[in-house]
Amino acid sequence: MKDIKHFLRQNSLRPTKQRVIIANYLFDGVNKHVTAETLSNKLLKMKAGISLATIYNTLHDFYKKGLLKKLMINSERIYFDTNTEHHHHFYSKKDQKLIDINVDMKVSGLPKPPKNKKINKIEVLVHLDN
Amino acid sequence: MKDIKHFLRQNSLRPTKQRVIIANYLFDGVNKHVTAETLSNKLLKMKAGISLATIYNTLHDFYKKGLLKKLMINSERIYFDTNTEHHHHFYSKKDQKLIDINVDMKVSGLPKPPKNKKINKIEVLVHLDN
DNA sequence: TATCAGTTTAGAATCATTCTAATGTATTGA
DNA sequence: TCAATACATTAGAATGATTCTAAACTGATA
Repeated sequence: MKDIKHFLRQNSLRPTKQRVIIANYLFDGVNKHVTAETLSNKLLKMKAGISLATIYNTLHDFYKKGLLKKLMINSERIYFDTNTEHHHHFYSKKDQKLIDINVDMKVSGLPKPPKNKKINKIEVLVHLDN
Repeated sequence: MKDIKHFLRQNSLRPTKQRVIIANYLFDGVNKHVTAETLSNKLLKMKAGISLATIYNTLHDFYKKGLLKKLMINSERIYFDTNTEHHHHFYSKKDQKLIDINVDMKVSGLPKPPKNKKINKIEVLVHLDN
């Protein structure tokens, strides 16, 4: 609680009631993949009474501070990942669930990027069937 | 023209005027990445007079028949790829452009998929910076 | 060529997300 | 401690890509 406020201040985020609640949930030590919707459901269960607009704002504030990673998995919604280390994912469309791949994976045979372009990051998404 | 009609029929698609125009453009031998929007712009320039609804319908009809691949690059729009072979991409967010990577790439160090799950496909997306 | 299932279309509906602008609150410095 | 103010929250409207609806149209078949 105290730590979370400190953590938010460290990241130039005013520790408002809403941000503290959301940060407490997101950064509890267990990596999570959330969408605005799944986070909203979680907060509803907690009876946190935080508006959807604030949920969107907060996710983006955290993202802008580098506390969350944005994942583009499908065009239905935006996923945020509390694991900001470089890593990859399994994705089950059926379960709408992501699983981290933290193991060292290597991509070999990568061609040179086009002229004047630099590689920013490589994302591997392993789609699961069932 | 004749070939395209035949091609559409082969894929159980009635060769309507609109589908013939769109298929002629998409399957002209040059692989393309299109969104409903970019395709619409192209067709407007051709003065094809095809409604947006038909563009969406046609892209999905082609997709359902396996003539197009769907790419989930970002949550702003859906990309369709005329290259249906397994391959990967460079993506420049700045240019909103995709470039095929047809070279044989290998991903090593992939962990086992979770219990009862099977790997469907592996997608590598190489984000470009500038 | 008439029939009809499959298509096209304009415009409405949907749905995730963003915006607006009014209200509320954490911070600050006196 | 408190007032001022810069930053946050919020409900509800707006946005924008996509999907739906249902009426008009057309390719295929007999």
